[in-house]
Amino acid sequence: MDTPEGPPPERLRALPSRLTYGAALIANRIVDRAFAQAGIRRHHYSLLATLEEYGPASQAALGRRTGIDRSDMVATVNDLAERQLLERAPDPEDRRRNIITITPAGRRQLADLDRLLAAAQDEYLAPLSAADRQNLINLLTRLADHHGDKHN
Amino acid sequence: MDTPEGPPPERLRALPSRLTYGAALIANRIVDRAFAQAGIRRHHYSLLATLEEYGPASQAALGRRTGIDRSDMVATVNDLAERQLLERAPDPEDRRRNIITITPAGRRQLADLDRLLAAAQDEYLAPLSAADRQNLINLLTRLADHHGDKHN
DNA sequence: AGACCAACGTTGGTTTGGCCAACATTACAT
DNA sequence: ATGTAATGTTGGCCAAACCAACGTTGGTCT
Repeated sequence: MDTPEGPPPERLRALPSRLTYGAALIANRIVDRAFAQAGIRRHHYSLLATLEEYGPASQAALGRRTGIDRSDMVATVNDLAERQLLERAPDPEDRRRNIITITPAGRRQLADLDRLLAAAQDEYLAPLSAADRQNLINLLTRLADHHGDKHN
Repeated sequence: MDTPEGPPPERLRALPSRLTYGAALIANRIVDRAFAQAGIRRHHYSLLATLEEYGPASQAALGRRTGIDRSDMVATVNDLAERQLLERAPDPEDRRRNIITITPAGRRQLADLDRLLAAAQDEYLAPLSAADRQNLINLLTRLADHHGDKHN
């Protein structure tokens, strides 16, 4: 009976920050696994979704809306441009900018990703009722709003 | 009026996995900032807290309880041993093991950290009532339990 | 006894994501 | 015109979660 493999310490178990992070790890693992089927990572999806929802935009603007850093955005756009899921074209009206536009193939891919993602959310939230899920969303949204959420 | 800086896309805003991760980023940022005052990172705290709560144990056992990987545990123990917050001694009964014991200085440090951490939790949860906080804890705990929580 | 296999600490490495700093180019305001 | 700001890009940092391998040691099994 040496070190009988106890559960994690009480001090840690009820810690909101830790619980949140733990849940985030679980959620991200599930989502990543789902996206991996399509050879895609979270950034890619965020970008495609934003493009479809807001239409073409510059990399900087897209970065602001998705929470992806300018520098990381470069690589993300590169990836998706290579696969022809979006197009990068210089803005004639402002030659500093690239205008990023989603392609038809991108939209098709996005539809697939949406399905995968929905399934992932469902797996993540499996133990919660619909009411619980809404409740969780509300609580987290309030936290994000209050803290000005750099992430988004 | 070009790209009037809209908010993040609807598709992403209500996504539970993303909300959770966003909240985790916020929480971790706050906690890290608090711990940084003491020159400490989250792993260090987890280890000290576990030691005080469960008493001396081997690195592997501690890793299992805190969710810290064996290899990362080495560095964590190194750090804290250097600062004399814990002691690493070979186990006479099993020479594969190191027995890690918290020192009095470690306990003192831990008390400080607990205060810092409590303040950090409060900052994180600021917009939520006591009932809301408990609610959030319950929901996240259910998620962790259901998914067998590698993190702990 | 010997032969296996499992656990331990350790080293070293990969990957991902969130960052920050700097730079040349271009736009804009004064 | 002169300075300030935004853009895309490169290159880098760091924490954290992992994984693979190794030599050492323990325990098991026959």
